[in-house]
Amino acid sequence: MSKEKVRVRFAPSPTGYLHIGGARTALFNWLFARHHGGTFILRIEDTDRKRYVPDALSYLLESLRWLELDWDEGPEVGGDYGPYFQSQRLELYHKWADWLVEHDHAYRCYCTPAELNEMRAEQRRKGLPPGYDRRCRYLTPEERAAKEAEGRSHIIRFKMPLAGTTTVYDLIRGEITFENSSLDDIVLLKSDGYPTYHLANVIDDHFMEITHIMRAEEWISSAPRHALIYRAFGWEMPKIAHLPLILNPSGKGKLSKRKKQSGSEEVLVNVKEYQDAGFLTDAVFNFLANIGWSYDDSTEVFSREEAIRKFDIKHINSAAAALPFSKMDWLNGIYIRQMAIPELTKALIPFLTEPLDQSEEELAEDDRLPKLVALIRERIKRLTEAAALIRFAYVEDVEYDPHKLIAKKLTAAESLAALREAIRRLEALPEFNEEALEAILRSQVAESGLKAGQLFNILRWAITGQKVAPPLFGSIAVLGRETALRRLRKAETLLLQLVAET
RNA sequence: GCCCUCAUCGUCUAGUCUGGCCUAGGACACGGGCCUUUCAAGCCCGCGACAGGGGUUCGAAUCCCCUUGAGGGCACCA
Repeated sequence: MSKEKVRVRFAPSPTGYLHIGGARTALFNWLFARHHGGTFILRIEDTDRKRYVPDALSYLLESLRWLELDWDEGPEVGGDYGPYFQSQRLELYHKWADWLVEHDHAYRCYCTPAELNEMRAEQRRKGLPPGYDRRCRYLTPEERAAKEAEGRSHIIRFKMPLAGTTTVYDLIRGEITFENSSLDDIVLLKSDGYPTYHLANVIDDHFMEITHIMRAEEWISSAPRHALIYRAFGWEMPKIAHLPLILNPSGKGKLSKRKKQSGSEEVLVNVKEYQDAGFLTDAVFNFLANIGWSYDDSTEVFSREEAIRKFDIKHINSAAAALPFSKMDWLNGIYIRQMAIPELTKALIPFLTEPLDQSEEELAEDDRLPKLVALIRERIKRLTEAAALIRFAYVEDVEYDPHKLIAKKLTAAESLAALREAIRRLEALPEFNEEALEAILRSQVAESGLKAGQLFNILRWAITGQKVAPPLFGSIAVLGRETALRRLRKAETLLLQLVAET
């Protein structure tokens, strides 16, 4: 890269939650800035008053912070190139829109939305390509004066060159050439006084001294229009790269905001949904960094520092991609297993309060919780999966089908005998901890001629009431002698009834 | 309809720019096995792709052309 200081921006529109595709765009820009020791700018493109959602900004900032994509300039942090909200930069846009009109690069258009709709309807009827027919571009001074006299409001449109071609150099796709005749006179300034994206992004990128634009592929068609606006201003256009789109899981269509559009498969579209689904920040970061970019030919798991060091636009893939959700689960499991117990415990608490009916305080103070977390750490892929596994420790009693207490290839009576022997041993056990429990129960297996699985499955049902549970000895130890024995004795009663019935 | 982009295992990808090291590598998922108190984790094995057709070349996943397929755009939205 050149010696100039890199300045990139992520410029979302505050219309809702942060979309995962937007997050990936932000992530690439952030990686690029950090790699080059440059500046990552957050700019809010709030020029569409119709789609404006009041809470969207806070959702946006929250999700970016959750992903730990810190911005050097922008909302709440300021900077020397502000304001960073386009709605606060209207004077600038007006000034330069007027400049374009004065220099014959733009013109006032008096067409009403109704007239434009009619025009489009007719184009469709005649099978013509849709697009503004430039009727106001050729207004005579008299006609213009007449429109003004009517008191009609106007917008400002750009005068596209009518002939020739415009070539844009895309950092990941190379040259892309367009016929200027296929470009229509786009709107720069709307009748409500707000600029369109086309005008605002050019002016802001210029005055914010943006050096590289990385935005989604859907903007390719706009690139020549933007290039032409830069040219009209006589400004140098930043280098530009269009990132591959993120597709629906089916691989058809860009990932939309509508959910569960692909059968039964789970489709997470907003960053918030990933957070709520129990994914970790670093795992989502790692996951997104691998969509459209890759660390090397064999490394799947890497830290953000490693990604920063390695990131290079040259290695961005140009093809659109569907999100590999199953890989997200696998990756998250890896990150979970890498966490220290206290850290994991803390991360888990918000996901446990509701299902376990405990307050955050109760859980934070419960010294059994870290022990349980240690037992399940390598068994969960999402934070949301923990509750079901450790629920047995947070209920007064466990419920299950008594027939489950009959071990494979044993009769009810034989199972009962095994259970009674285990109870006898546990009652006599001086140290009620995992190691001692394992030793005493394994010796029972050895002495009784039972299979380990036969005895342990009986105990697992009695202790946890679950077919799938954390490791048995640890589970018994966490419950403590009193509770564990109470559950075993209840199982004894249940088995006794089964024996009596047969 | 017009313009533009893209095209390697089911999916994410490496390789493509700078042809030969590619009988195409890795990962997830899937199938099988080992380990094992359930479930996981871990380890081993397997399945599985250069969209098709023409060129260029001693040699093409890689360069060129065509076809096909997929996607994006064509708003007083971004």
